[in-house]
Amino acid sequence: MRYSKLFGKTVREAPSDASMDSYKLLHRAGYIRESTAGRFFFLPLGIRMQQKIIKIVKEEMDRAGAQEMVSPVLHPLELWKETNRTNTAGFELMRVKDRRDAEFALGGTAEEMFVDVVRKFQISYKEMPFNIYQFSSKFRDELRARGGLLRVREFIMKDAYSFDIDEVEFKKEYKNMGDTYSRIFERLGLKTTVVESDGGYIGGDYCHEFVVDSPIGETNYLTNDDGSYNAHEEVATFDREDVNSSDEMKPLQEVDAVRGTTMEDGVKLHQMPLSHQIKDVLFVDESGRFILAVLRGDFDANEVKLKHVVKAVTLRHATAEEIREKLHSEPGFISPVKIHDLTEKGVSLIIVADTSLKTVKNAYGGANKLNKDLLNVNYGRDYSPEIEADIAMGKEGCMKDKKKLFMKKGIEVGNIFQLGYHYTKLMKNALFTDKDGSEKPYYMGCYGIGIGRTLATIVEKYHDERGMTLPPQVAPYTVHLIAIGKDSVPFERAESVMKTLEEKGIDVLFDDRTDVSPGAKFADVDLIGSPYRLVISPKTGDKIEFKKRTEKETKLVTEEELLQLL
RNA sequence: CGGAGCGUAGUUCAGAUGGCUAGAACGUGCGCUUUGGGAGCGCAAGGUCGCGAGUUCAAGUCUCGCCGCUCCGACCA
Repeated sequence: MRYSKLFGKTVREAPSDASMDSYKLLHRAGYIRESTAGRFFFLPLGIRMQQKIIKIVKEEMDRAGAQEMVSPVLHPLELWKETNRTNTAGFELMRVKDRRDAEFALGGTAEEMFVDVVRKFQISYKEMPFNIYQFSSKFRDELRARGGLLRVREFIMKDAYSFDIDEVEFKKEYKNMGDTYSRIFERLGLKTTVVESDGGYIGGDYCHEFVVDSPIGETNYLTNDDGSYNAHEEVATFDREDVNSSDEMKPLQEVDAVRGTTMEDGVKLHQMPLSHQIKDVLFVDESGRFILAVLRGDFDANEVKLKHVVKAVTLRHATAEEIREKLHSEPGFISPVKIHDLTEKGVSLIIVADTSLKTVKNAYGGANKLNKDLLNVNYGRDYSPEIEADIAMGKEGCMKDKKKLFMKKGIEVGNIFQLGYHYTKLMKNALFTDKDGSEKPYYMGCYGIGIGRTLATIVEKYHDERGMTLPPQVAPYTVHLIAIGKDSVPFERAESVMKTLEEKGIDVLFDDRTDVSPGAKFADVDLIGSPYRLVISPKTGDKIEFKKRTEKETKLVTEEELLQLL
């Protein structure tokens, strides 16, 4: 490829609002351009890199026994209604109508579509298991796109769906996919950690994320020194170390407490540690039910765990008006003690207590009245929750199995989900015929990789101050060749070297511009980030200068030596 | 959806208190010069100042509405 003909030029300046290195470099090097927020053009360099990533993903998926196909991007809305995901999908479904008023969802994920295509066939246990996948555009109406390609509203995803006869068989495939993912990311040059996580609106009981450690990532997970435990902060479990559970219970006491409404205000006023305070967070679910989450003061409520415990689809914080009018309590002074007696008749309220409360005696906290607090509050004696469960958010420094947990940040580049019978029981006729002639639902899993996000993550990991430093397997062009000189001789030689390399199947980007200074060409090589740089100039004589992007040294080689090196 | 801010040339930006015939740099085109780390000189093209109302003798500048975008949060993989 001649640079002079390449669509998409390098530019000096990044968009003023770009903050992430990957976005700045991909823009400057002419890989991508933003259309509207969160929607991108992939220019020739960008699409070549994307295709190289796709090729590796495809090779490994095929090797793992999965089969590529493709589904329509417009999903009949009927299907989403069948699984009730028109209501429960965590992202706002983008909908379109055709001229006959038929309704469609723009696919954000495709479980229903794949179940639908499978049930068009009469499948016997003999044909199972199978795993089908696609590369296709996904649409998510993100409230806030950010970080260039890291969080977008439209992107290419590889999504795979496995169909097994039962859980035992499924677990083999789940492991197969996990291993496949590890191999894919390794081939792409990314070091991933497999992190336990929550499936959210996908459904199912368990899932894992593949996370690349990065300070700009949005995934927070807890890990320990030896890496034997890795879990998203939302699902991480951990010990509640004892505070003073062997202390004698003292009598409950109500005191004046003129203070602000924060936890800190309580600590200051009573001169007692946060761990002795009771934290009360009031939520409302989709049916209008109130849920009072109660925790030891030094823990935060974990909405994901809480949702599972109370089987709620969505949770929101209660408003100050609701706290006063429905519960007859006071924001900042809520207490589980006797709150049921105060609550307005007909209002449904359940108390969920975190297990940490059992570790503390004689705690303090609000009294459901403005500027009044209770001292010596004791779990079991002064209040009893409807549910006792783990509803706390993991945090840096807590312990699990005698090992300290640390918080790490990373970018989620892929995930694997157990779906079980979630979809095949909600959708009619998603059945195969088993050995004994009976019809049974499929046991499913699904597996996703965000291609654009993976691309951006590779750039985050492989760059220096001058530009990208891409590994050969993903670089748009393996070799970046430049010719320097007044006359046409170096250009003609470079032309012939390019042809030779291309005949050997090596991608070459040849900077054939005659009206640009050498400095500008060198700067572009570094920016575009091809792994190998070749220079032909009057100084190189009948040889070719060879340099790796990541190294300083150059050497002069013959054409034959060059082919050896590549 | 809550809070803050921005929208002027392809890009990055300047245009304080209304006086604009709207500028600079980079980039682009042409000419000369130059060829090992983003060279120099000259000329030129390029703008409905996001859109729409309003105030005013006069609006890029002030007011209102809308649209778009960014950041923080909420939400989300």
